[in-house]
Amino acid sequence: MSKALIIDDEQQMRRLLRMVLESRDYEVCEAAEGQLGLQEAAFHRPDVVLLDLGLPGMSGIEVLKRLREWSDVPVLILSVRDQETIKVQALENGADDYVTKPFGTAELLARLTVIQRRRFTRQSAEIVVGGLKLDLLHHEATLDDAPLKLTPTEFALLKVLAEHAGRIVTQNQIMKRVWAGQSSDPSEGLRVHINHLRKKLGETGPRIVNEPGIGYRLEEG
Amino acid sequence: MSKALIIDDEQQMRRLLRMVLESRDYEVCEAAEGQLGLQEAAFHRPDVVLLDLGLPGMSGIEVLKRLREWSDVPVLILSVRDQETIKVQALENGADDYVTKPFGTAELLARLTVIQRRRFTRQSAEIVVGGLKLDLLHHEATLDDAPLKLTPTEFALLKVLAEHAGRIVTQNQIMKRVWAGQSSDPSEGLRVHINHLRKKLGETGPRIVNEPGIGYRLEEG
DNA sequence: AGGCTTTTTTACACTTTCTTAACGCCATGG
DNA sequence: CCATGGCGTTAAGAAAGTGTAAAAAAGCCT
Repeated sequence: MSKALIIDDEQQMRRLLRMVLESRDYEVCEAAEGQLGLQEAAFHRPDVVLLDLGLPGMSGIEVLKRLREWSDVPVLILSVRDQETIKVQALENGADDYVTKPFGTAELLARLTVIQRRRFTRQSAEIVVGGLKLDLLHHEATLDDAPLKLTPTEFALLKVLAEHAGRIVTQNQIMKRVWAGQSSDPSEGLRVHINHLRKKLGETGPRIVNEPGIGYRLEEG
Repeated sequence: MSKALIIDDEQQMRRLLRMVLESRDYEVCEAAEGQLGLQEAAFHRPDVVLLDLGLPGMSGIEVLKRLREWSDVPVLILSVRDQETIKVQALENGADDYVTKPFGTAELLARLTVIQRRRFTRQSAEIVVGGLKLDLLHHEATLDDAPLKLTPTEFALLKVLAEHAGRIVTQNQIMKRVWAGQSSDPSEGLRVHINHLRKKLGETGPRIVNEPGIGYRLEEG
């Protein structure tokens, strides 16, 4: 049974989350404040953390940073709308994804599933997302077992997205991984390559979804 | 009787591997650390090496590189999941295959059998791609049963391509295999030799196809 | 050393890929 | 309603990578 830790100051929100999680057989523990949340995390070793960004006292970002100093537990951010800057900060500090309040339980559970899923890659060094396969060793890509011709940049870009399949990747993270070293404008050429990739992936395969102001997400077709 | 060398820091894992291997009549020796592993390899001359990538001290990759400087012994990598980048490094540096921990004994034995057989056939037999035959033992090549005169570098280059016929071989992989050791420009002279090979292969035989920015692929004519 | 083969270097035309810039779209907010 | 910001799309020039030939350098043999 998986354990979940909720860090949120609103009691109502905690109750709602607890209900949803317990209906999925999570073992739930709670904390109403950041410092307590860290202690709970250290003590209970949860399999997933739901972290509210709008905490009193220690900020949510701060909690996340401290947590990341010693733990790799998946963290799902709970944030209100119109906090793009903070959301991006959270994602770049190691958060795995976020949901915007108010959210549907279906969406919440879907995100939980994604960030907790770890991939079994047995055969060769490859990343699989739906019908898409990326063979890292040979730099080859196939879509439904049909070869997919990608340029070096396109391959690198799709690799970053596929590594975090289902989760969001910020534009900064993409820039760092694909255009490492060069400090160019954080999205001028990116849009073009995203465009090329979408065309090559077609209607059938995984979709590249944009989250305005934040980044992109590769969703299994 | 075949000899196997286990290089892994976890005693539990070594014991498990030893049990599995001895049940298949392997003669087993062990090393808990990279440097020791190299010494054991030099002393016992094993027929197969099982190498853990997550070693303390000298990294598994480093062990592999050192080993490859003087030995062609088949190497099976033991790695934890979600380390695609490192796995790719290992394969590019001459590892033969890998299994992901945790693994079943059946899978392990299957892979052992495969890489042993591959190594065996590789030594005695020849590589055939369409009408092209490479006799590795005598360093002779024939195209449609007509002798094909190749210089040593051309032969080595074509061998690398033919071993992975139909798949892309990265320029880096080519440089490592053909110009091992020397860290020269990663493509200056390569293009010339590719050119020579294409001429000698003519229109009829296999084609050497370029994948811009990545490498080359030998396609059956 | 001289003549041979093999490898590397050099140069330039050519192809593919990347970047840049411009423009249109759509949502949001005054 | 128009202004704004972020995104999608397209086209063209810039940059990087490739094919080819020939000359220079490095080995290798007698």
